[in-house]
Amino acid sequence: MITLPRLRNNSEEVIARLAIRGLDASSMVNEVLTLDEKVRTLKTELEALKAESNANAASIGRLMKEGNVEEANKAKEASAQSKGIIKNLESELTTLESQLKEALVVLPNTPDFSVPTGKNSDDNKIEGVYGTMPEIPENSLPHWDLAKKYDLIDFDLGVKITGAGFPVYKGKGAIIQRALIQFFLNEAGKMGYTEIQPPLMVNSDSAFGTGQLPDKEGQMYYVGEDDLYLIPTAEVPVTNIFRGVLYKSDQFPIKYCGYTPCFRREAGSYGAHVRGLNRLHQFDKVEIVQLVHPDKSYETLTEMSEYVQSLLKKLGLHYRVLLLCGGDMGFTSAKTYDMEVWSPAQKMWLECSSVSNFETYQTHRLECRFKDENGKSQFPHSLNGSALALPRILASILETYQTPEGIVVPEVLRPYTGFDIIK
RNA sequence: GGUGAGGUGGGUGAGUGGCUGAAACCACCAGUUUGCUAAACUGACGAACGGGAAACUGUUCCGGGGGUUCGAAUCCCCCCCUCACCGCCA
Repeated sequence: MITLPRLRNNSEEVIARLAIRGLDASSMVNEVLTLDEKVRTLKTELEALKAESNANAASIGRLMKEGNVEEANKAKEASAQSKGIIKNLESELTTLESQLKEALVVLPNTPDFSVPTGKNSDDNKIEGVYGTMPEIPENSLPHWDLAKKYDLIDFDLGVKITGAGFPVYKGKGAIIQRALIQFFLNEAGKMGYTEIQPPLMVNSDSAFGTGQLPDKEGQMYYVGEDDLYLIPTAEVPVTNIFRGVLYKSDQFPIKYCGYTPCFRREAGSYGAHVRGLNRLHQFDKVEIVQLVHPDKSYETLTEMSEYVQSLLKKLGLHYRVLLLCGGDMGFTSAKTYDMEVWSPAQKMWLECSSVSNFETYQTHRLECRFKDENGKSQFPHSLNGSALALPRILASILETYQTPEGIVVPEVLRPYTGFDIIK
Protein backbone atom coordinates (compact mmCIF):
# COMPACT_ATOMS: atom_id res chain seq x y z
CA MET A 1 0.00 0.00 0.00
CA ILE A 2 1.14 3.49 -0.69
CA THR A 3 1.55 5.33 2.59
CA LEU A 4 -0.75 8.23 3.41
CA PRO A 5 1.96 10.74 4.36
CA ARG A 6 3.51 10.17 0.97
CA LEU A 7 0.23 10.79 -0.80
CA ARG A 8 -0.35 13.95 1.23
CA ASN A 9 3.09 15.38 0.62
CA ASN A 10 3.91 14.11 -2.86
CA SER A 11 0.64 13.44 -4.61
CA GLU A 12 1.95 14.90 -7.89
CA GLU A 13 4.87 12.54 -7.86
CA VAL A 14 2.69 9.54 -7.09
CA ILE A 15 0.41 10.41 -10.01
CA ALA A 16 3.39 10.89 -12.31
CA ARG A 17 4.80 7.53 -11.34
CA LEU A 18 1.50 5.73 -11.75
CA ALA A 19 1.29 7.22 -15.23
CA ILE A 20 4.26 4.98 -16.08
CA ARG A 21 1.79 2.11 -15.73
CA GLY A 22 -0.50 3.84 -18.18
CA LEU A 23 -2.81 4.64 -15.31
CA ASP A 24 -4.36 8.05 -14.81
CA ALA A 25 -4.63 8.00 -11.05
CA SER A 26 -5.45 11.62 -10.43
CA SER A 27 -9.08 11.05 -9.52
CA MET A 28 -8.22 8.02 -7.38
CA VAL A 29 -5.57 9.99 -5.54
CA ASN A 30 -7.91 12.91 -5.06
CA GLU A 31 -10.52 10.64 -3.60
CA VAL A 32 -8.01 9.32 -1.10
CA LEU A 33 -6.93 12.82 -0.14
CA THR A 34 -10.50 14.04 0.28
CA LEU A 35 -11.37 11.09 2.50
CA ASP A 36 -8.17 11.53 4.46
CA GLU A 37 -9.02 15.16 5.11
CA LYS A 38 -12.49 14.21 6.32
CA VAL A 39 -11.14 11.48 8.56
CA ARG A 40 -8.68 13.82 10.20
CA THR A 41 -11.17 16.57 10.83
CA LEU A 42 -13.62 14.15 12.35
CA LYS A 43 -10.94 12.51 14.42
CA THR A 44 -9.85 15.78 15.96
CA GLU A 45 -13.42 16.63 16.84
CA LEU A 46 -14.11 13.21 18.30
CA GLU A 47 -10.94 13.11 20.32
CA ALA A 48 -11.68 16.44 21.93
CA LEU A 49 -15.08 15.13 23.00
CA LYS A 50 -13.58 11.96 24.36
CA ALA A 51 -10.94 13.87 26.31
CA GLU A 52 -13.70 15.88 27.91
CA SER A 53 -15.72 12.81 28.74
CA ASN A 54 -12.69 10.99 30.15
CA ALA A 55 -11.90 13.95 32.39
CA ASN A 56 -15.48 14.01 33.54
CA ALA A 57 -15.50 10.30 34.37
CA ALA A 58 -12.32 10.74 36.38
CA SER A 59 -13.87 13.55 38.37
CA ILE A 60 -16.87 11.36 39.20
CA GLY A 61 -14.48 8.85 40.70
CA ARG A 62 -12.94 11.55 42.85
CA LEU A 63 -16.29 12.92 43.99
CA MET A 64 -17.57 9.47 44.92
CA LYS A 65 -14.48 8.86 46.96
CA GLU A 66 -14.97 12.14 48.77
CA GLY A 67 -18.57 11.12 49.42
CA ASN A 68 -19.95 14.01 47.40
CA VAL A 69 -22.73 11.95 45.86
CA GLU A 70 -24.84 14.88 44.76
CA GLU A 71 -22.13 16.45 42.63
CA ALA A 72 -21.20 13.06 41.29
CA ASN A 73 -24.71 12.40 40.09
CA LYS A 74 -24.83 15.72 38.30
CA ALA A 75 -21.64 14.86 36.48
CA LYS A 76 -23.05 11.47 35.56
CA GLU A 77 -25.95 13.07 33.76
CA ALA A 78 -23.66 15.31 31.75
CA SER A 79 -21.58 12.32 30.82
CA ALA A 80 -24.54 10.30 29.62
CA GLN A 81 -25.44 13.09 27.22
CA SER A 82 -22.11 13.31 25.45
CA LYS A 83 -22.06 9.54 25.17
CA GLY A 84 -24.66 9.50 22.42
CA ILE A 85 -22.86 12.13 20.40
CA ILE A 86 -19.59 10.23 20.69
CA LYS A 87 -21.20 7.03 19.53
CA ASN A 88 -22.58 8.63 16.40
CA LEU A 89 -19.31 10.27 15.49
CA GLU A 90 -17.51 7.01 16.06
CA SER A 91 -19.63 5.07 13.62
CA GLU A 92 -19.25 7.86 11.09
CA LEU A 93 -15.50 7.67 11.53
CA THR A 94 -15.45 3.90 11.07
CA THR A 95 -17.32 4.24 7.79
CA LEU A 96 -14.98 6.94 6.52
CA GLU A 97 -11.91 5.00 7.52
CA SER A 98 -12.99 1.87 5.72
CA GLN A 99 -13.78 3.95 2.63
CA LEU A 100 -10.31 5.42 2.87
CA LYS A 101 -8.70 2.03 3.10
CA GLU A 102 -10.67 0.73 0.14
CA ALA A 103 -9.60 3.70 -1.93
CA LEU A 104 -5.99 3.22 -0.89
CA VAL A 105 -5.77 -0.50 -1.41
CA VAL A 106 -6.73 -0.35 -5.08
CA LEU A 107 -3.76 1.87 -5.93
CA PRO A 108 -0.91 -0.25 -7.32
CA ASN A 109 2.68 0.40 -6.38
CA THR A 110 4.39 3.41 -7.94
CA PRO A 111 7.02 2.46 -10.52
CA ASP A 112 10.55 3.73 -10.17
CA PHE A 113 11.34 6.52 -12.64
CA SER A 114 13.77 4.21 -14.43
CA VAL A 115 10.87 1.98 -15.47
CA PRO A 116 9.82 2.49 -19.10
CA THR A 117 6.32 3.81 -19.69
CA GLY A 118 4.08 1.35 -21.47
CA LYS A 119 0.89 -0.61 -21.58
CA ASN A 120 1.90 -4.21 -22.16
CA SER A 121 4.73 -6.61 -22.91
CA ASP A 122 5.41 -4.93 -26.27
CA ASP A 123 6.83 -1.98 -24.38
CA ASN A 124 9.28 -3.95 -22.24
CA LYS A 125 12.91 -3.08 -22.73
CA ILE A 126 15.41 -5.78 -23.63
CA GLU A 127 18.36 -5.21 -21.34
CA GLY A 128 20.56 -7.89 -22.82
CA VAL A 129 20.72 -11.27 -24.52
CA TYR A 130 23.21 -13.75 -23.14
CA GLY A 131 24.71 -17.09 -23.98
CA THR A 132 24.64 -18.41 -27.50
CA MET A 133 21.65 -19.35 -29.55
CA PRO A 134 21.74 -23.15 -29.48
CA GLU A 135 21.93 -24.82 -32.86
CA ILE A 136 19.78 -27.87 -32.85
CA PRO A 137 19.21 -30.32 -35.69
CA GLU A 138 16.37 -29.96 -38.19
CA ASN A 139 14.30 -32.81 -36.82
CA SER A 140 14.55 -31.66 -33.21
CA LEU A 141 11.56 -32.20 -30.98
CA PRO A 142 9.71 -29.86 -28.66
CA HIS A 143 10.00 -30.76 -25.00
CA TRP A 144 6.59 -32.44 -24.77
CA ASP A 145 7.60 -34.91 -27.44
CA LEU A 146 10.97 -35.45 -25.78
CA ALA A 147 9.25 -36.00 -22.46
CA LYS A 148 7.16 -38.72 -24.07
CA LYS A 149 10.00 -40.25 -26.04
CA TYR A 150 12.17 -40.71 -22.97
CA ASP A 151 9.24 -41.28 -20.60
CA LEU A 152 10.14 -38.33 -18.38
CA ILE A 153 6.82 -36.61 -17.96
CA ASP A 154 3.34 -38.05 -18.34
CA PHE A 155 0.83 -35.30 -19.00
CA ASP A 156 -2.06 -37.68 -19.71
CA LEU A 157 -1.56 -39.48 -16.44
CA GLY A 158 -1.74 -36.13 -14.65
CA VAL A 159 -5.03 -35.46 -16.39
CA LYS A 160 -6.38 -38.77 -15.13
CA ILE A 161 -5.23 -38.24 -11.57
CA THR A 162 -6.07 -34.54 -11.26
CA GLY A 163 -6.60 -32.61 -14.46
CA ALA A 164 -4.79 -30.65 -17.13
CA GLY A 165 -1.80 -28.69 -15.88
CA PHE A 166 -0.75 -31.26 -13.27
CA PRO A 167 2.00 -33.29 -14.93
CA VAL A 168 3.47 -36.47 -13.51
CA TYR A 169 7.27 -36.62 -13.58
CA LYS A 170 8.69 -40.08 -13.87
CA GLY A 171 12.06 -41.77 -13.50
CA LYS A 172 14.85 -39.58 -14.81
CA GLY A 173 12.30 -36.81 -15.32
CA ALA A 174 11.60 -36.81 -11.60
CA ILE A 175 15.29 -37.07 -10.77
CA ILE A 176 16.26 -34.12 -12.92
CA GLN A 177 13.54 -32.07 -11.23
CA ARG A 178 14.97 -32.97 -7.86
CA ALA A 179 18.48 -32.22 -9.11
CA LEU A 180 17.44 -28.75 -10.25
CA ILE A 181 15.80 -28.00 -6.91
CA GLN A 182 18.85 -29.07 -5.00
CA PHE A 183 21.20 -27.21 -7.30
CA PHE A 184 19.20 -24.00 -6.91
CA LEU A 185 18.97 -24.31 -3.14
CA ASN A 186 22.66 -25.04 -2.73
CA GLU A 187 23.62 -22.09 -4.91
CA ALA A 188 21.36 -19.80 -2.89
CA GLY A 189 22.88 -21.14 0.31
CA LYS A 190 26.32 -20.17 -0.97
CA MET A 191 25.04 -16.63 -1.47
CA GLY A 192 23.97 -16.36 2.14
CA TYR A 193 20.28 -17.14 1.82
CA THR A 194 18.81 -19.05 4.74
CA GLU A 195 16.73 -21.96 3.55
CA ILE A 196 13.08 -22.01 4.59
CA GLN A 197 10.49 -24.73 4.24
CA PRO A 198 7.25 -22.84 4.63
CA PRO A 199 3.64 -24.02 4.78
CA LEU A 200 2.02 -24.52 1.39
CA MET A 201 -1.25 -23.01 2.51
CA VAL A 202 -1.69 -19.55 3.94
CA ASN A 203 -4.43 -17.63 5.69
CA SER A 204 -6.01 -14.51 4.25
CA ASP A 205 -3.87 -12.16 6.35
CA SER A 206 -0.78 -13.54 4.65
CA ALA A 207 -2.35 -13.39 1.21
CA PHE A 208 -3.23 -9.77 1.84
CA GLY A 209 0.21 -8.97 3.20
CA THR A 210 2.05 -9.75 0.00
CA GLY A 211 -0.68 -8.30 -2.19
CA GLN A 212 -2.34 -11.42 -3.63
CA LEU A 213 -5.55 -10.25 -1.99
CA PRO A 214 -7.63 -8.52 -3.05
CA ASP A 215 -5.93 -8.15 -6.43
CA LYS A 216 -5.48 -11.77 -7.50
CA GLU A 217 -8.15 -13.57 -5.59
CA GLY A 218 -9.30 -15.70 -8.53
CA GLN A 219 -5.78 -16.91 -9.29
CA MET A 220 -5.40 -18.85 -6.06
CA TYR A 221 -6.85 -22.20 -5.11
CA TYR A 222 -9.01 -21.70 -2.08
CA VAL A 223 -9.86 -24.24 0.60
CA GLY A 224 -13.17 -22.87 1.78
CA GLU A 225 -13.75 -25.20 4.65
CA ASP A 226 -10.68 -23.94 6.45
CA ASP A 227 -10.44 -20.52 4.81
CA LEU A 228 -6.94 -21.15 3.47
CA TYR A 229 -5.26 -20.48 0.14
CA LEU A 230 -2.79 -22.73 -1.67
CA ILE A 231 0.31 -20.66 -2.23
CA PRO A 232 0.84 -19.36 -5.76
CA THR A 233 4.52 -18.81 -4.88
CA ALA A 234 6.82 -19.22 -1.89
CA GLU A 235 6.94 -15.43 -1.82
CA VAL A 236 3.70 -15.45 0.14
CA PRO A 237 4.61 -17.59 3.16
CA VAL A 238 8.26 -16.53 3.19
CA THR A 239 7.65 -12.79 3.00
CA ASN A 240 5.00 -13.12 5.68
CA ILE A 241 7.74 -14.13 8.09
CA PHE A 242 8.23 -10.35 8.25
CA ARG A 243 4.61 -9.55 9.05
CA GLY A 244 4.17 -7.52 12.21
CA VAL A 245 7.86 -7.60 13.12
CA LEU A 246 9.91 -4.62 14.27
CA TYR A 247 13.55 -5.02 13.16
CA LYS A 248 16.72 -3.13 13.92
CA SER A 249 18.65 -1.67 11.04
CA ASP A 250 21.76 -3.73 11.81
CA GLN A 251 19.78 -6.91 11.09
CA PHE A 252 19.65 -6.13 7.38
CA PRO A 253 19.89 -7.61 4.88
CA ILE A 254 17.68 -10.58 5.75
CA LYS A 255 17.96 -13.20 3.04
CA TYR A 256 15.68 -16.22 2.72
CA CYS A 257 15.28 -18.84 0.05
CA GLY A 258 12.78 -21.62 -0.21
CA TYR A 259 11.66 -24.37 -2.49
CA THR A 260 7.93 -25.02 -2.78
CA PRO A 261 5.43 -26.34 -5.22
CA CYS A 262 3.30 -23.44 -6.47
CA PHE A 263 -0.38 -23.62 -7.31
CA ARG A 264 -2.06 -21.35 -9.82
CA ARG A 265 -5.56 -21.56 -11.18
CA GLU A 266 -4.49 -19.60 -14.27
CA ALA A 267 -8.13 -19.03 -14.98
CA GLY A 268 -8.78 -18.19 -18.58
CA SER A 269 -5.58 -19.49 -20.17
CA TYR A 270 -6.03 -22.08 -22.89
CA GLY A 271 -4.51 -22.89 -26.24
CA ALA A 272 -1.17 -23.69 -27.78
CA HIS A 273 0.91 -21.32 -25.69
CA VAL A 274 0.09 -23.34 -22.57
CA ARG A 275 1.19 -26.61 -24.10
CA GLY A 276 3.58 -28.99 -22.35
CA LEU A 277 5.45 -27.34 -19.53
CA ASN A 278 4.76 -23.81 -20.68
CA ARG A 279 2.05 -23.13 -18.18
CA LEU A 280 0.88 -25.36 -15.35
CA HIS A 281 -1.47 -25.35 -12.40
CA GLN A 282 1.17 -26.92 -10.19
CA PHE A 283 4.87 -26.35 -10.62
CA ASP A 284 8.05 -26.18 -8.59
CA LYS A 285 10.05 -23.10 -7.86
CA VAL A 286 12.89 -21.90 -5.69
CA GLU A 287 12.30 -18.36 -4.51
CA ILE A 288 14.70 -15.84 -3.00
CA VAL A 289 13.47 -13.07 -0.73
CA GLN A 290 15.29 -10.15 0.86
CA LEU A 291 14.40 -7.50 3.37
CA VAL A 292 16.79 -4.56 3.22
CA HIS A 293 17.41 -0.98 4.27
CA PRO A 294 15.58 1.43 1.92
CA ASP A 295 18.86 2.97 0.78
CA LYS A 296 20.10 -0.39 -0.43
CA SER A 297 17.17 -1.88 -2.29
CA TYR A 298 18.12 -0.97 -5.85
CA GLU A 299 21.62 -2.24 -5.29
CA THR A 300 20.04 -5.44 -4.01
CA LEU A 301 17.75 -5.67 -7.02
CA THR A 302 20.78 -5.66 -9.30
CA GLU A 303 22.54 -8.20 -7.12
CA MET A 304 19.55 -10.53 -7.20
CA SER A 305 19.12 -10.16 -10.94
CA GLU A 306 22.79 -11.01 -11.45
CA TYR A 307 22.49 -13.99 -9.15
CA VAL A 308 19.55 -15.38 -11.13
CA GLN A 309 21.51 -14.89 -14.34
CA SER A 310 24.46 -16.76 -12.87
CA LEU A 311 22.23 -19.82 -12.54
CA LEU A 312 21.19 -19.63 -16.17
CA LYS A 313 24.81 -19.25 -17.20
CA LYS A 314 25.85 -22.26 -15.16
CA LEU A 315 23.14 -24.29 -16.83
CA GLY A 316 24.46 -23.11 -20.18
CA LEU A 317 21.12 -21.76 -21.36
CA HIS A 318 20.46 -18.97 -23.81
CA TYR A 319 18.47 -16.24 -22.10
CA ARG A 320 17.59 -12.59 -22.15
CA VAL A 321 16.80 -9.98 -19.54
CA LEU A 322 13.82 -7.66 -19.81
CA LEU A 323 13.13 -4.54 -17.88
CA LEU A 324 9.37 -4.59 -17.58
CA CYS A 325 7.44 -1.51 -18.56
CA GLY A 326 4.97 0.01 -16.12
CA GLY A 327 1.93 -1.64 -17.64
CA ASP A 328 3.39 -5.14 -17.59
CA MET A 329 4.63 -5.05 -13.99
CA GLY A 330 2.86 -6.73 -11.15
CA PHE A 331 0.48 -4.75 -8.98
CA THR A 332 2.87 -4.57 -6.04
CA SER A 333 6.18 -3.99 -7.80
CA ALA A 334 8.15 -0.79 -8.22
CA LYS A 335 10.64 -2.28 -10.66
CA THR A 336 10.87 -5.74 -12.18
CA TYR A 337 13.36 -7.62 -14.32
CA ASP A 338 12.17 -10.73 -16.10
CA MET A 339 14.54 -13.43 -17.26
CA GLU A 340 13.41 -15.39 -20.28
CA VAL A 341 14.99 -18.60 -21.39
CA TRP A 342 15.12 -19.66 -25.02
CA SER A 343 13.09 -22.63 -26.12
CA PRO A 344 14.89 -23.67 -29.32
CA ALA A 345 12.29 -26.11 -30.56
CA GLN A 346 9.36 -23.79 -29.93
CA LYS A 347 11.49 -20.89 -31.10
CA MET A 348 10.19 -18.64 -28.35
CA TRP A 349 11.28 -17.02 -25.12
CA LEU A 350 9.86 -18.43 -21.89
CA GLU A 351 9.71 -16.40 -18.71
CA CYS A 352 11.52 -18.31 -16.01
CA SER A 353 12.22 -15.65 -13.39
CA SER A 354 10.87 -12.36 -12.23
CA VAL A 355 12.93 -10.26 -9.85
CA SER A 356 11.20 -7.31 -8.19
CA ASN A 357 11.72 -4.51 -5.76
CA PHE A 358 8.52 -3.75 -3.85
CA GLU A 359 10.02 -0.85 -1.92
CA THR A 360 7.66 -0.27 1.03
CA TYR A 361 4.53 -1.50 -0.68
CA GLN A 362 4.55 -4.94 0.94
CA THR A 363 6.18 -3.95 4.22
CA HIS A 364 3.49 -1.34 4.77
CA ARG A 365 0.77 -3.93 4.29
CA LEU A 366 2.71 -6.35 6.44
CA GLU A 367 3.26 -3.73 9.12
CA CYS A 368 6.90 -4.67 9.07
CA ARG A 369 9.13 -1.86 10.33
CA PHE A 370 12.59 -1.18 11.61
CA LYS A 371 14.13 1.34 13.96
CA ASP A 372 16.50 3.54 12.04
CA GLU A 373 19.68 5.16 13.35
CA ASN A 374 17.63 7.94 14.98
CA GLY A 375 15.26 5.54 16.68
CA LYS A 376 12.43 6.40 14.28
CA SER A 377 10.46 3.54 12.87
CA GLN A 378 10.45 3.19 9.10
CA PHE A 379 9.37 0.63 6.54
CA PRO A 380 12.19 -1.45 5.06
CA HIS A 381 12.16 -2.54 1.42
CA SER A 382 11.27 -6.06 0.37
CA LEU A 383 12.39 -7.83 -2.78
CA ASN A 384 12.01 -11.25 -4.27
CA GLY A 385 12.87 -13.28 -7.31
CA SER A 386 12.44 -16.72 -8.78
CA ALA A 387 15.69 -18.60 -8.68
CA LEU A 388 14.33 -20.37 -10.58
CA ALA A 389 10.96 -21.70 -11.74
CA LEU A 390 11.49 -25.26 -12.87
CA PRO A 391 9.16 -26.21 -15.73
CA ARG A 392 10.34 -23.80 -18.37
CA ILE A 393 13.95 -24.36 -17.38
CA LEU A 394 13.39 -28.07 -17.80
CA ALA A 395 11.70 -27.46 -21.14
CA SER A 396 14.66 -25.43 -22.31
CA ILE A 397 17.18 -27.96 -21.04
CA LEU A 398 15.44 -30.84 -22.78
CA GLU A 399 15.26 -29.01 -26.07
CA THR A 400 18.68 -27.39 -25.92
CA TYR A 401 20.61 -30.49 -24.93
CA GLN A 402 18.90 -33.01 -27.19
CA THR A 403 21.28 -35.02 -29.38
CA PRO A 404 20.81 -38.10 -31.55
CA GLU A 405 22.22 -40.12 -28.63
CA GLY A 406 19.90 -38.68 -26.02
CA ILE A 407 19.55 -35.66 -23.80
CA VAL A 408 22.82 -34.55 -22.28
CA VAL A 409 22.60 -33.44 -18.65
CA PRO A 410 24.20 -30.03 -18.02
CA GLU A 411 27.45 -30.52 -16.18
CA VAL A 412 26.46 -28.64 -13.02
CA LEU A 413 23.51 -31.00 -12.50
CA ARG A 414 25.40 -34.25 -12.85
CA PRO A 415 26.50 -34.43 -9.20
CA TYR A 416 22.81 -34.32 -8.32
CA THR A 417 21.40 -36.61 -11.02
CA GLY A 418 24.03 -39.32 -10.92
CA PHE A 419 23.74 -39.76 -14.71
CA ASP A 420 25.01 -37.60 -17.56
CA ILE A 421 22.68 -38.52 -20.37
CA ILE A 422 19.03 -39.43 -20.72
CA LYS A 423 18.57 -42.16 -23.28
C1' G B 1 -13.49 -34.37 17.54
C1' G B 2 -13.62 -34.29 23.45
C1' U B 3 -11.95 -32.08 28.13
C1' G B 4 -9.16 -28.51 30.73
C1' A B 5 -5.96 -24.15 31.07
C1' G B 6 -4.62 -19.72 29.00
C1' G B 7 -3.96 -15.25 25.50
C1' U B 8 -1.14 -8.35 29.15
C1' G B 9 4.80 -4.13 26.62
C1' G B 10 11.01 -7.08 22.88
C1' G B 11 10.73 -11.55 26.66
C1' U B 12 9.03 -13.73 31.52
C1' G B 13 5.00 -12.15 34.28
C1' A B 14 1.73 -9.19 38.27
C1' G B 15 -2.75 -6.97 37.99
C1' U B 16 -11.09 -8.64 39.66
C1' G B 17 -14.24 -1.67 38.20
C1' G B 18 -11.65 4.77 38.96
C1' C B 19 -4.94 6.22 42.18
C1' U B 20 -2.82 1.12 35.80
C1' G B 21 -0.42 2.50 29.66
C1' A B 22 0.10 -1.04 33.12
C1' A B 23 4.31 -3.74 39.18
C1' A B 24 8.65 -6.71 39.21
C1' C B 25 12.47 -9.14 36.65
C1' C B 26 15.26 -9.90 32.03
C1' A B 27 16.89 -7.91 27.35
C1' C B 28 18.02 -3.46 24.61
C1' C B 29 19.94 1.85 24.86
C1' A B 30 22.73 6.07 27.30
C1' G B 31 26.02 7.42 31.25
C1' U B 32 29.48 6.54 35.67
C1' U B 33 33.39 3.40 37.46
C1' U B 34 37.26 -0.26 36.00
C1' G B 35 43.72 -0.90 31.80
C1' C B 36 40.28 -4.02 27.86
C1' U B 37 36.25 -7.51 28.47
C1' A B 38 33.09 -8.79 32.28
C1' A B 39 30.71 -7.00 36.60
C1' A B 40 28.50 -3.08 39.52
C1' C B 41 25.81 1.45 39.82
C1' U B 42 22.60 5.47 37.67
C1' G B 43 19.13 6.83 34.12
C1' A B 44 15.99 6.22 29.94
C1' C B 45 12.97 2.54 27.80
C1' G B 46 5.71 0.15 24.05
C1' A B 47 3.09 1.36 19.54
C1' A B 48 -0.28 3.72 16.09
C1' C B 49 -2.87 7.91 14.74
C1' G B 50 -4.11 13.18 15.34
C1' G B 51 -3.12 18.66 16.95
C1' G B 52 1.17 22.08 17.41
C1' A B 53 6.74 25.91 14.38
C1' A B 54 8.38 23.73 18.79
C1' A B 55 8.21 22.65 23.90
C1' C B 56 4.36 19.79 24.34
C1' U B 57 -0.35 17.60 24.00
C1' G B 58 -4.95 14.48 22.78
C1' U B 59 -7.09 9.79 21.42
C1' U B 60 -6.77 4.61 20.81
C1' C B 61 -4.53 -0.15 21.87
C1' C B 62 -3.90 -5.59 27.57
C1' G B 63 -6.13 -11.92 21.19
C1' G B 64 -10.74 -9.98 17.88
C1' G B 65 -15.84 -8.21 17.96
C1' G B 66 -20.11 -6.74 20.76
C1' G B 67 -22.43 -5.43 25.59
C1' U B 68 -23.01 -3.54 30.92
C1' U B 69 -21.22 1.21 33.43
C1' C B 70 -20.46 8.10 34.40
C1' G B 71 -15.87 4.95 34.16
C1' A B 72 -13.44 -1.79 31.89
C1' A B 73 -7.07 -5.18 31.14
C1' U B 74 -10.59 -6.19 35.24
C1' C B 75 -17.86 -7.89 34.74
C1' C B 76 -21.21 -10.37 30.65
C1' C B 77 -21.88 -12.58 25.47
C1' C B 78 -19.87 -14.37 20.73
C1' C B 79 -15.60 -15.61 17.90
C1' C B 80 -10.35 -16.67 17.00
C1' C B 81 -5.82 -18.58 18.54
C1' U B 82 -2.20 -21.18 21.74
C1' C B 83 -0.93 -24.96 25.18
C1' A B 84 -1.85 -29.72 27.89
C1' C B 85 -4.25 -34.43 28.12
C1' C B 86 -7.52 -37.91 25.52
C1' G B 87 -9.33 -39.73 20.65
C1' C B 88 -7.93 -40.27 15.45
C1' C B 89 -3.70 -40.33 12.34
C1' A B 90 1.15 -39.56 8.02
